Amino acid sequence: MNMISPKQDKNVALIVGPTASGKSALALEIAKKQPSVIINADSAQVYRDLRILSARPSDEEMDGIEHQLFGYIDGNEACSAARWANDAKTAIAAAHERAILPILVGGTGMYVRVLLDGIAPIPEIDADIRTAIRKMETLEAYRELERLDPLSAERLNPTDTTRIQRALEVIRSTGMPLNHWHQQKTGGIGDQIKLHPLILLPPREWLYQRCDQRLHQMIDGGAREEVENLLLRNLPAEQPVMRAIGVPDIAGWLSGELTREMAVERAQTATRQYAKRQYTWFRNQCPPEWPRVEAPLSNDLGPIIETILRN
RNA sequence: GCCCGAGUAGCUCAGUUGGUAGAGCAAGCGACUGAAAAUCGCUGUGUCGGUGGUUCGAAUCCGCCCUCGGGCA
Repeated sequence: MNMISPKQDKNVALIVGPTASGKSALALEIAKKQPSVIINADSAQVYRDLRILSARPSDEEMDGIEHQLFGYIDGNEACSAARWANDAKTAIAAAHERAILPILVGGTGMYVRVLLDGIAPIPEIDADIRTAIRKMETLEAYRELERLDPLSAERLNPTDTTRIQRALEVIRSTGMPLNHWHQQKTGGIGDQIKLHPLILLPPREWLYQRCDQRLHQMIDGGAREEVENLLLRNLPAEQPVMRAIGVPDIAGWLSGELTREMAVERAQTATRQYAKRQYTWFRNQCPPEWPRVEAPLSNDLGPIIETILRN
């Protein structure tokens, strides 16, 4: 095992892959071999309210190893790629200061991309403008976008709700079209660190089985109660925590609209569909030179850890 | 045993007066610039339950058989 020296080289380990692919276990193994901090790179695991359903490691699983950016945001807030990237940047810098290895672990491709490549420096959106736009019908918003920012309108599909709303709030709030902002990207740290990436792309069948099984474990572990508590907070339905996988389904079970079996089945399907999107992202959006592991994780993680640290 | 209904894509079902079939969901593939566990795009060959017949031509009409519902005895 070649220890890498984090301080002078600014090493950063990065493990990405679909949900339930075994990323955390791998990170823990590395952390046991050298002084490290594990940094979350998952858009749902940042929320305090979703310990079980986001599959955030428990204190016991963390096993005394330092973890950061897990469950650190309240569910009444919406995290964003830019906010996370900033927090991650700070955490990485602090780790390098202390000469320990930052290990980024997560499944949110866009977060990692923003951290490494940066993002357009778009100002905060006016809250009232945002609220008003999110109430609009998609087609209505699209018509408005065609009028205010025809370039974005042409680029987008008229049914692409999220992106239409984003483009519209940017032109309305900043007065400049998305295209203007997208011409520059700022804040990426990809060229200032020595990245040790690894993509986990295990066989589909193997992963889907783990996803299905994990959902049952979540319910046995108190997922229903977690959602019950979340609902007591009466948060707006559009908050990320409210639309996290499993939350709407278990809420339906609690209200009696769904049977337990139906809720489980729906949440399992949603998880598999999410995993599929992650496969597509990591397979095609990550640089081709990032090493990929396509076998299921075995008990002996040594060789894989070698792959990460060596390169 | 008799009567009625149903048997079409992995699932739920459309299929007009006969011209060899199409939706939703699932699945696969893809996109992705501040909600991304979000949002969106593309992809439909299936012994039309089986078999025999009518017809130039049958998922569609007729006979027989099988399976599953429901009813009557």
